[in-house]
Amino acid sequence: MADPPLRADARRNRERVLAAARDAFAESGMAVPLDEIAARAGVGPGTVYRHFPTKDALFTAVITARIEDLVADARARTSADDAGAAFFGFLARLGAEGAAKRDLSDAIAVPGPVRDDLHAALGALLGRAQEAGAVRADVSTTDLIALLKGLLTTVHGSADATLVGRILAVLVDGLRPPR
Amino acid sequence: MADPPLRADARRNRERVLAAARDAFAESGMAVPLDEIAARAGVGPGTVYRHFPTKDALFTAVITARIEDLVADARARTSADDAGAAFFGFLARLGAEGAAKRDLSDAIAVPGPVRDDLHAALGALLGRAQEAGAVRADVSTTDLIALLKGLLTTVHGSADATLVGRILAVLVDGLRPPR
DNA sequence: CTACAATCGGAACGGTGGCCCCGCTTCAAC
DNA sequence: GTTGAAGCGGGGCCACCGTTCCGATTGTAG
Repeated sequence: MADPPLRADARRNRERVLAAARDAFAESGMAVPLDEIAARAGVGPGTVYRHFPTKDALFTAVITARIEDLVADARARTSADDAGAAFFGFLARLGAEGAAKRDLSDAIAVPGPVRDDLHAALGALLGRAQEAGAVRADVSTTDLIALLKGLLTTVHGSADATLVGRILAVLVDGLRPPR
Repeated sequence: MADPPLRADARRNRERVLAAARDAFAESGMAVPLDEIAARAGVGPGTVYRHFPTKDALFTAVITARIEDLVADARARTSADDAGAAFFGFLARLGAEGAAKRDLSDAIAVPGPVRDDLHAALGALLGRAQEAGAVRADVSTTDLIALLKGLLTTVHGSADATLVGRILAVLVDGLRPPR
C-alpha cells in the first residue's frame, strides 16, 4: 500500500517545482500560467503534471503549507497570551502576509479545501476570543472571512504601507463588543 | 458632427443587448461569455460588437447606469437627512444591491472608469460624514473600498439573509469615531 | 418599387492556457 | 556494465472566448 520511494532526481524536481510555484503564486496568484512555473523550475510542463495531478492541486499544496505555518504561529500565541490578543495578532499577521504575497487572497476567495482550512483556523481563534469577551458574539467565521477578503485582495502591492494598519483598525474596532 | 439617427431595428437591438447584458452580468458578472449575452438578446455576436466596441465597454455601460442610480439615490438622502445617515444608508444600499446582483463586485474590484465613479461617489459621502463627525477621520476612500470589497464579493447568492446585516454592523461600528 | 446603404448573423480566426502523449534519458538494482 | 523501469521534456491537442469578416438581409429615402 505504501508508495515506493521516489527516485533521487524525481524528489529533487518535485522540490524545485514547489519552490518555483511558491514564488510564482506569491507574485501573481493563481493567474500565473503553469508553463511559467515549469520554466522557473527549469523543467517541462509534463514534469509538473507527473508530481501534481492538476494546477489546483499544486496551488493547494503550496498554500496549505503556508496556512499551516500561520495556524501554528497562532496556536503558539494562544497558549501564551490571552485569547483576544491571539485573535487580533493573527489578523495582523494575515494582513502582513497578504501585503507581501498575492496568493493568500486567491486562497480565501476560492472555495475548496484551502479555504476550509483557513475557515477552521479562524473559527478556533474567533471562538476563544468570543468566549473571553474580546470579540462581539454575533459574528460568525463566515462573516469574518468576508471582512478579510477585501483586506487581502486590496493590500498586495499597494505603495501605501499604512493601508493595512488603517483597514485593520476599522475591523478591530468593529469586531470588539458594542459599547 | 452629429451622428445620424440609428435605424429602427438597430435601436431595438441595442436595447435588447443592453437588457440581456444587465441580466447576464447580474447573474454571472464579467465571467459570462459574450456569446451568451448575444444569445439571450436573440442576436449574433457581431451585432453586439456593432453597438459596443468591446466587452468591457458593454460592461461599463451597464454598470455605470446602475451606479448613477445609486449615487442619485444617495444624493437625495444627503440633502434630506444628516450626512452620517446618508453615508451609512448608502452602505446598506450597496450591500443589498451586492446581494442581489453579482456585477457590482466585479465593478468595485477591476480598476477602470467604473471603479473611479464609485470611488468619487463614496468619497463625497464619506467626506461629508467625516465633517459631521459621524465617521472616524483617519479612513480614506481607498480604505473604504477595500472594506466593502469583501462584503460585495461574498454576499451574492448566499442563502443566509442575515449575512449582510452582520457584516455591515461590524463595518459601521468600526467606521464610527473611536471612543 | 427600387436601390443603396445600414445592419445583421454566425462562421471563422487568433490567442491563451490547462493538460496529455510518447520517444528519449537517467537512475539504480543486480 | 547491463537492463528494465521510472522519470523527463516539450510539442501538441483541445476547449474557451474575445473579436472580426463578409455574404445575406432589411429598413428607408426618393
